[in-house]
Amino acid sequence: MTALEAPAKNDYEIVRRVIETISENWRDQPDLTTLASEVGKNPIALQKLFKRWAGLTPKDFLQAVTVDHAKRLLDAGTPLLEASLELGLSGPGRLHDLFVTHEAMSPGVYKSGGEGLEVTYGFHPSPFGTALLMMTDKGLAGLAFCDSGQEAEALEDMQGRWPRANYHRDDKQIAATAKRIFDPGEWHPDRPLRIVMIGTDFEIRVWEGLLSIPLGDLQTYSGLGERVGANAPRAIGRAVGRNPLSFVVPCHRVVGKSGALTGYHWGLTRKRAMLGWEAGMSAAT
DNA sequence: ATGACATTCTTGT
DNA sequence: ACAAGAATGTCAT
Repeated sequence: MTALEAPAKNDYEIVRRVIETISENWRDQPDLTTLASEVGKNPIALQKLFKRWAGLTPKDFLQAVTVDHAKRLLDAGTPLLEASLELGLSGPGRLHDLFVTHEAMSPGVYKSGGEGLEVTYGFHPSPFGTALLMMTDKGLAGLAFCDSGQEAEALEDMQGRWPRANYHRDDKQIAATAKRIFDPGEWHPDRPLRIVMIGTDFEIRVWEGLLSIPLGDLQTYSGLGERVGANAPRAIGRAVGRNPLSFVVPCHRVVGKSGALTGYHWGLTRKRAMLGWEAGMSAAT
């Protein structure tokens, strides 16, 4: 409850601005005092507020999104990468990732623009801004983020992916699913989240590859390419970018080979925020 | 067919 | 070290 419920609006805004500042100026490694004065708070208060939200202090957060840190993760190799998907990765002292069962929807449905698909959607607050969820009877099909006031655009963006589907809004029904996703306390191997991937064969292959990247870990575009048997980092990047299930399918865990963060459909700031948040979770063990 | 990509590897200074 | 250019696979026009 602590870190995951959307904090008071005011607080959230402050945290958001701090993260933004860190994201833009991480090369300068701004210290706590500097950050605090930018948002007009005293350093102690800011540190507490920030930690409550992100599970890390601003300084740790800064380190977590720095290229050096990313490089170290990449170099360390990732022996866990193989087993994580099928056998649940519950081990002593290990954090659970969010478990999902996925089902691929054939390119047929994709091609017809989602013809005949019934989609329930709704908005819900999340640690990364307002989340837009889209569900079908088979499971979650879409998850997007937006800042407040941008809801209409986010919705349009998502609807554009399956233009022929039928949409109707039901925030209440969405809320239950949203809570399960954003509260790690609700992540149980025996009660996985059902998701549906609607895309081309290649995209689905890539997205499945993404699912096997453990929490708190990173992968490169080329590494992901090897994993799914396509020697085309550029194509991978494209497919990753089209992932409609932000966060659940962890496209934010992919970075350039140098460790630098490259792009993100919903904004680089949000990508850093997610990585920082996850870094906080693996540190919390 | 062609061009646009959330990249990467190879060269030339 | 660093910048610029070619090389790649996939998808939409």
